Amino acid sequence: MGFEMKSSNMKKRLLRKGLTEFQADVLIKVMGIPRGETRTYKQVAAMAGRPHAYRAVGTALRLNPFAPTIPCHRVIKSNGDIGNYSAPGGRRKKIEMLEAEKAI
DNA sequence: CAGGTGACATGAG
DNA sequence: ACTCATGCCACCT
Repeated sequence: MGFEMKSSNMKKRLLRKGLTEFQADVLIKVMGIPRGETRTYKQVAAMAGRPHAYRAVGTALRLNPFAPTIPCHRVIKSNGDIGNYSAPGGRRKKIEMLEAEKAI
């Protein structure tokens, strides 16, 4: 609840950046993934209220203007693979951060 | 409105 | 365990 107000502001910032409602919602949900934990693209889709839009979640994360502050690196594939990462450093950096957080 | 794209999921072989 | 094809969804052109 402490970050309810924060995420509300963040959503506005994201919308101002030109993201759609869906894309902003996805990133807001991702903000709530604790350090040391991961979620799958599918789980994030469900959290955003679109259980079947897991593919579009990847498209949304790709637009994350605040990586790694919004920890999109904590979103991985359902089969355990790391998945991709478009922020600077690429997939390699994603793996490093997850290991540093002991999420893997 | 049609066609294309992508940080996915899942089943078949 | 691995590759390939197909399905799916939001978005863009």
